[in-house]
Amino acid sequence: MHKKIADEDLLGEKFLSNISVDIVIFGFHNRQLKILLLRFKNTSLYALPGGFINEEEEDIEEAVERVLTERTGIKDIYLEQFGVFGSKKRAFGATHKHIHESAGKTTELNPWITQRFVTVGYYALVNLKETVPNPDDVSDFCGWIDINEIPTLAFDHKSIIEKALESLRMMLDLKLAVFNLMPESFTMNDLQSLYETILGKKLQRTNFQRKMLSLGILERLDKHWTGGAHKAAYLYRFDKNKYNEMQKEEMNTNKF
Amino acid sequence: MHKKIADEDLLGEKFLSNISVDIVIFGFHNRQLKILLLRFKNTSLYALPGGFINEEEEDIEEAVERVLTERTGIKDIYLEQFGVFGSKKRAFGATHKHIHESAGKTTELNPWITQRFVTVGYYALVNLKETVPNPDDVSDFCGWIDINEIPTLAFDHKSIIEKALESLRMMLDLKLAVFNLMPESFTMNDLQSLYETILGKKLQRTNFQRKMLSLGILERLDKHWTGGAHKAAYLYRFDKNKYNEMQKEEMNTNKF
DNA sequence: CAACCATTGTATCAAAGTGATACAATATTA
DNA sequence: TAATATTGTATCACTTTGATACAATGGTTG
Repeated sequence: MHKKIADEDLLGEKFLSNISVDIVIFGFHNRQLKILLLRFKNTSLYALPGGFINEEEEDIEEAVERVLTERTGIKDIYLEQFGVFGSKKRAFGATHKHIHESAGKTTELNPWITQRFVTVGYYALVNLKETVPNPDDVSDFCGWIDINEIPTLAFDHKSIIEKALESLRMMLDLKLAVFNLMPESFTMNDLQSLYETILGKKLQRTNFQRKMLSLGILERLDKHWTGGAHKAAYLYRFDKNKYNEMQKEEMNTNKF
Repeated sequence: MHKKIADEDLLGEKFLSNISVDIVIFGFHNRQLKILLLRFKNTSLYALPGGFINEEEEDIEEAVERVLTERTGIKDIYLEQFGVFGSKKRAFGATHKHIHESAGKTTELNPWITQRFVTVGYYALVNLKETVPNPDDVSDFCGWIDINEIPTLAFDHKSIIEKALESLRMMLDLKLAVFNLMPESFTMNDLQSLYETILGKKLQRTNFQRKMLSLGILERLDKHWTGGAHKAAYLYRFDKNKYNEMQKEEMNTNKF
């Protein structure tokens, strides 16, 4: 909804009209599920990273990948399209004017931005530690915010985030995408706390462990010193090779 | 992608640019899963019902509902948004020109239609018997076609249908939307054949019956004369009241 | 350094769910 | 009236899931 544009006057010519993309970038750190948010300059108004689609050169997903790289510095990210938001009320001229002025811009606001936009929502699952958040030219902050401490958001981004979370929850047991959020190695407890925040409920420790191990995609590494006064937990690694083998077998068995 | 337009010259002014909707309308009859297709005048080219979004007056879903009613005559239909198709190749000027000319139009093709479109895919589940298919002004046929006998399709509608089917398959056990496809009363065997065509595989009769009955949302009616030389099957009705009660209970139990 | 403590890894039991098979009931046909 | 095809239900083995028990262990504390 606000990308770095070399020449603002080109807006209307370069990009598809009436269409934007917004990305809910999920990360996980300190047993907290977080998303990447921007804050508009000199305001307390936050928003999702987003942008527009180059009319000549970009598939939607390519535009999303571009925005992702611009905001986080990383590439090859797990992406999922989760919905389109197309209310007739999605024209935010007044808000854009406010953002434009707060950013101290002296040029006139390009009227192209005030039209009605249908936005395509994607969520991304990234290893938070590998990212270097980078604000755009109308924001003075770009960083990770706990999913339970989301501040006031511009536009309808609050409901977009809710839909993304719901979608992530649905996919949790269908795909194993969640491992994209984990660091290289982690304990069962780390993984369980991720599941718990996504699902919004507590899980039984022993049964969770049994289930994860039975997936057959975790490689057990060394023990891990927690520093706590108790037995040390094993570290695990997501084994992509085993996962790929499993996928192949599934393909074979599912045919009739 | 081709709706009845009072004045074609208004195209660019009335509707959102670069955005269309396409609808995969599913119906079930004679133990066959079917979708509603249009055929362009004087061609053997078929396409999904679709249209554009009125810039001032319509949410996306409202546009979809309008198109649905225009093509089938019915309202209050089960709808699900299943994806957005935004390849940079989605500009179909040549095809539209061909369609326009084949339809015998004397006016110039409105250049608005030749731009790149991002299309939002919805599927609808309808009781086929209640519909009255109705072609638009560039098509000479609008009717139900077996999912296994899909003819050559215009644009990228083939892959849109595939994605819709896949999405329907995924939702099958999560929601009970499938009953929107059934007539008022049906036998277990009818229902099973619907599940089988959607899933693309045979199911065990006895276990399917057990599972469906255990859902607690089927009301058993009278016996049914099949005309066959065997025991008559019961007729069942989808009991919307029981279903709603179940949903309510689920809401209560799911809270923490 | 030994008793203690909190957490981890694993085993086990009961309940629920699922796949496969058996069999009685019955509407029509021959 | 017997034969036949299909339907409705029961049952058994097997798997999955929820809940509980318990031994192992790394660090803490007296």
